[in-house]
Amino acid sequence: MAKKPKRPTYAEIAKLSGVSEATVSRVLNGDDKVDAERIKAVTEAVETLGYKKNRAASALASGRTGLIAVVIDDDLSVFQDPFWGTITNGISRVLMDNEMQTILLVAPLDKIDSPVAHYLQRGEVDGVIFLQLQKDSLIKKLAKQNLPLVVNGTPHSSNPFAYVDSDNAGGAYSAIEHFVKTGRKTIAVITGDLTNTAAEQRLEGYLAAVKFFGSLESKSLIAKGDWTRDSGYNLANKLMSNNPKLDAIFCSNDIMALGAIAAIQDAGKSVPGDIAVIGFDDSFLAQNSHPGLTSVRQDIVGLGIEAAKMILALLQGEEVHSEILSCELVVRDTA
Amino acid sequence: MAKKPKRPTYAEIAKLSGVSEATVSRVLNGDDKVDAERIKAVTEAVETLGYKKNRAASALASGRTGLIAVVIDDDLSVFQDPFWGTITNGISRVLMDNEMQTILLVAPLDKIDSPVAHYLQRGEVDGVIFLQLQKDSLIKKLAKQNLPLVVNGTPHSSNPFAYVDSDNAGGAYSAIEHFVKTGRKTIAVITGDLTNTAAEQRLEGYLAAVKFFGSLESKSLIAKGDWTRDSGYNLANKLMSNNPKLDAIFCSNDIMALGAIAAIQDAGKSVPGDIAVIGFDDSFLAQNSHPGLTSVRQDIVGLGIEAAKMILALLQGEEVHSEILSCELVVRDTA
DNA sequence: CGGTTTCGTGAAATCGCTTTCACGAAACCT
DNA sequence: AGGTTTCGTGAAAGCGATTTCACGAAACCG
Repeated sequence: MAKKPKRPTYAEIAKLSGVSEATVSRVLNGDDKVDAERIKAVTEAVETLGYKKNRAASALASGRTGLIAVVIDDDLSVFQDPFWGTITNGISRVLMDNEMQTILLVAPLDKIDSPVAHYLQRGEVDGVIFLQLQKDSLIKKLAKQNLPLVVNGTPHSSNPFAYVDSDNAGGAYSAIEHFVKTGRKTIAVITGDLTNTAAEQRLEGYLAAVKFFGSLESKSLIAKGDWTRDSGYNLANKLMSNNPKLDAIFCSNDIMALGAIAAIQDAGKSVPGDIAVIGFDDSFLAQNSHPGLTSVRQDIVGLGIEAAKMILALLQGEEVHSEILSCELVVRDTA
Repeated sequence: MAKKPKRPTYAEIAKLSGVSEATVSRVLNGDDKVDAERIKAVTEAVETLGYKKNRAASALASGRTGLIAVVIDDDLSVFQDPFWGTITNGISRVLMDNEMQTILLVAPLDKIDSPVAHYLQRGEVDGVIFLQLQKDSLIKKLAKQNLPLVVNGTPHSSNPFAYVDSDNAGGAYSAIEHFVKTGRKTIAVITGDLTNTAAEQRLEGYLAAVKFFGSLESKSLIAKGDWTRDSGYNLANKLMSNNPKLDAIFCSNDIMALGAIAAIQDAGKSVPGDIAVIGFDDSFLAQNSHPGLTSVRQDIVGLGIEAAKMILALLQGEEVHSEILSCELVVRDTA
């Protein structure tokens, strides 16, 4: 079951390079100031022996495991959402480049003392990246224990921890701007679930743009959806009947946009002829829909990369500040 | 940076339960036959102290890390494919229930001595699950080193390692069966990239069903696609022009099915009125398309669960046999 | 019933790396 | 120049489990 080939250890390196194991350790951890010659000797020995540190031994002695947990709350049926796979991918790469590994934790995190919560507090990982905002309680508790952590998505309240997020407001803004520049006058929005900060921010971006460009502002142009296709379909119908002149709908995600398009077509109107539609996420759905859905793209891998960099910085004891990544409008057929 | 609260160790348990550390270890690993009373004493002590094993120490001493690597070949732009996220989810749960953790490795695996390849051979993980069939060379090498490994997807050749897969042929068969039972006579297939065993098997299922049900068999009803929407679109057009009586198309994935539907509609025909369409995967795409795409669903989480169970069995030194999970036809609007 | 096996158990060595500690040499004072 | 600091270094003590080994007791043998 186990691997036979015995790997070299500090002992060999020390012997080969003529220094003590302590010095080997110093060199390999870039710690203290060691004599240049010895550094060279050790480095060469490491090279010729093809030495790689034994993680377990290192972890035991130092208390640093070289592992970062990526936590996904299973409650939200993230199952089929490619988002988390993509962001995890970004995280994993950065960590791997830094000789650290990504541990995946998929589990409901509602209770503050779930197995996962304990696991995280037990020091089995050096840091945590939450892919969704959890019950603040758990995160705060972990933060209090000085466990480096980064959250994906903007927290509701001002919190002591760093986060990464897309510029949701900016993305929404650019969608509206596109509508305006292509001559649309009556622009509606279908929001996501507004208890979610991303949904909130996308709505804010819409509002800001509508105000800035002097488009029609009206309560009847704001429909509160819940991310689902059905809500997109139903609300689009409602928007159309309440606003005869409606000629554009910004949807807070792609699925609702597809629902809206279906509603528009079912109502005998054309997209984008009569009503233009823009979604958000530039998901697989958008890329493979017919007609091609114009959508606001987030740099999801980028989010992962930034989150990982932040964790690494935290591990170095550096100060980190939250990152907001800009979005980009991908124009296809529907607007 | 590190965690202050000192965790209990064997020393405390030993003291509290009045046995030696060696015995504590035996109890905790369920190894030898230990006196019942002592087992009880140790168990209680563990309970009252809230003891959890220190992974690093355990790993160092035993050589078992408690980690299973899930390897995803980055080459195939798996990025946006929710499949791997879903299957990983299944894996992660089972492992977590068994006190093991999932390490995620996303990287190109073409070269046999990539960093990842070395990592795997270095004994930092107890086993590996490959989510795609890799260059056999690497896998074979690992298998030769007695590294427990499981592969997702049927290997091309007879190989010494176990795998999990969906019953692709069976799924395809049931799609054709549905066509036949709903009165379709001229049933075509658009295959995936046939260098892929899944694509191959789906085609086999089609062929078997067509033969069994006595449907029209013809070379002109078999179109070789490559999984992409465009190939679905183009090949559907070709199929229609070559087969005037065409009334059903089975597509080897959902994306091609959507392409095919678009082609059919663009040709002025209706789905499923004139031509019925069935896809494969029951992806997000199928669930949110309009009209709803009838599709063959794979139990992806189930694949992950089985893969994880197999790895655990291998770790126990048990013999394992490959698993084929059945598929289920999800009937929506297009057939 | 003496002698050999088995069995459960604890002492102690071990896994490979990190880190404290102390020491001599070099550098820095006044 | 004598005395105090700083510095780089190696010896050695952990880190917290696992595992080998040996030993006394119990079980088995003829």
